[in-house]
Amino acid sequence: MRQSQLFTKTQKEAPADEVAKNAKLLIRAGFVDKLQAGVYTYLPLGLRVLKNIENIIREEMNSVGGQEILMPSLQPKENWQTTGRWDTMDDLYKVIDISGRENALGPTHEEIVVPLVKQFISSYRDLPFATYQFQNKFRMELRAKSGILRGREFIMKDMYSFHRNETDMIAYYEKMKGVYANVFERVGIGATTFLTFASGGSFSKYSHEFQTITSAGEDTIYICDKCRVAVNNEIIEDQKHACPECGGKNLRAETSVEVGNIFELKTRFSAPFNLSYKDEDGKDQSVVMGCYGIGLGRVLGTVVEVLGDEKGLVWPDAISPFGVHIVELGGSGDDIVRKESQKLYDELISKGIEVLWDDRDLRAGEKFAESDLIGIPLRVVVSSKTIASESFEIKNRATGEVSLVGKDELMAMCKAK
RNA sequence: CGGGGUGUAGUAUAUCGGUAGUACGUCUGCUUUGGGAGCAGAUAGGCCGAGUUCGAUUCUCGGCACCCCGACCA
Repeated sequence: MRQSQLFTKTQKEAPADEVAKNAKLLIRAGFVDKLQAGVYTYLPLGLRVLKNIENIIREEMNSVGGQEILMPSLQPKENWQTTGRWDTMDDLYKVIDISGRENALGPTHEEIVVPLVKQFISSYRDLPFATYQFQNKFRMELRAKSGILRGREFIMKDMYSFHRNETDMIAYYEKMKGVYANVFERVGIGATTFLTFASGGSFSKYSHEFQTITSAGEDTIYICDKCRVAVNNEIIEDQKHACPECGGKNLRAETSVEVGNIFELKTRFSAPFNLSYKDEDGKDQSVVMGCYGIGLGRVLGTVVEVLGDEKGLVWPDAISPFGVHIVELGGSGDDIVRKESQKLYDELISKGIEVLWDDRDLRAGEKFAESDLIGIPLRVVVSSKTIASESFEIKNRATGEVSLVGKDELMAMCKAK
């Protein structure tokens, strides 16, 4: 995309009242816009990142047989009364229409997915399976905070799995641990993300969270470096914390943010909706469920918190809004710089690489500063100097390393996603 | 929801009980062209409501919004 066509602009300064690094940088760089506390618009650059994260998650969910659907946000009160959560869930948004009918704006979708799949499950032969969606969730957080890390409306991937018994559910649940680890590895926060033992609520000993170390987080976890797992502070009793895997006591405390979680629902939701199947003996059995969530915006914000630096955003290749940022210096009309830029742009595009081309008539300093702020992994400068030397100047955003390379070398460095 | 802080132009800010100033942005012209450049001109502002006052952006009260701490967060 030609940057001159991009309708958003960067800002030199962050809004005075923002403290969170993710909010400051994402707003300055024009990736998001805040409509109200905890409610954000994703602008073209930000949406590209969000969609890249979404696609990685989609691939991983599909890899374990997840079938994608899309359920509504507007959900009838009756479904929520069936599980009792119409009254017990404090952060439920409730809306009333002109006829007096009440609905919830979905904060999660157990109340919808269970009656949905009930239509299709009758025999043990129909199990197991898993279905998921990417959907806006609404939660009336009393205090939205930390930029996009804790919002009132946010996009979440929620998957639900359905099984004949606990053994089967647990086997799938265990598989999901690996799948989740893949997701966080691929989006670029694998090194600082830990499988964490957390509260299981009233119907399971533990749930598991994926916690990423960052001072912007609001949780405290105790990490066992030997096992690469952690324990959430919420389940530590009497200051006694030991690694649930090896029993080791040598844990280190870190502040972290929960980027995903997996939960054994068992029959918590199948029971109230009478979700059952007939086993081989023709007897009715309750369907056993698991659920698995990842907040996309929170993942995006966490990447910014972990990787962003004093100059701006720093995107990993896998989720960057563009693969390459061409910065043309001094080009205009049909001069040589513009022509060379166009040529490079066309070649990269034809290789399937996504390119942002800064074709604007601005001074070098401004373009460099903005390029650093936007944070595309590879910057390529095209100027009269580089043309004279028959090379391109490349800069690695993450390391700051600058070098001159020939066309072939440059093309070899750029790979399509 | 409890506590604290802050509300001035698109952004960041200054001053002041009596004409609201600066920088960036934006627009016009010229210059400049490898790290948010310069000159000249232009554009645009006091969160809302009530009160005190001759006069309120400023003081008082109420509301609202945003940020922070806490509580909450299947």
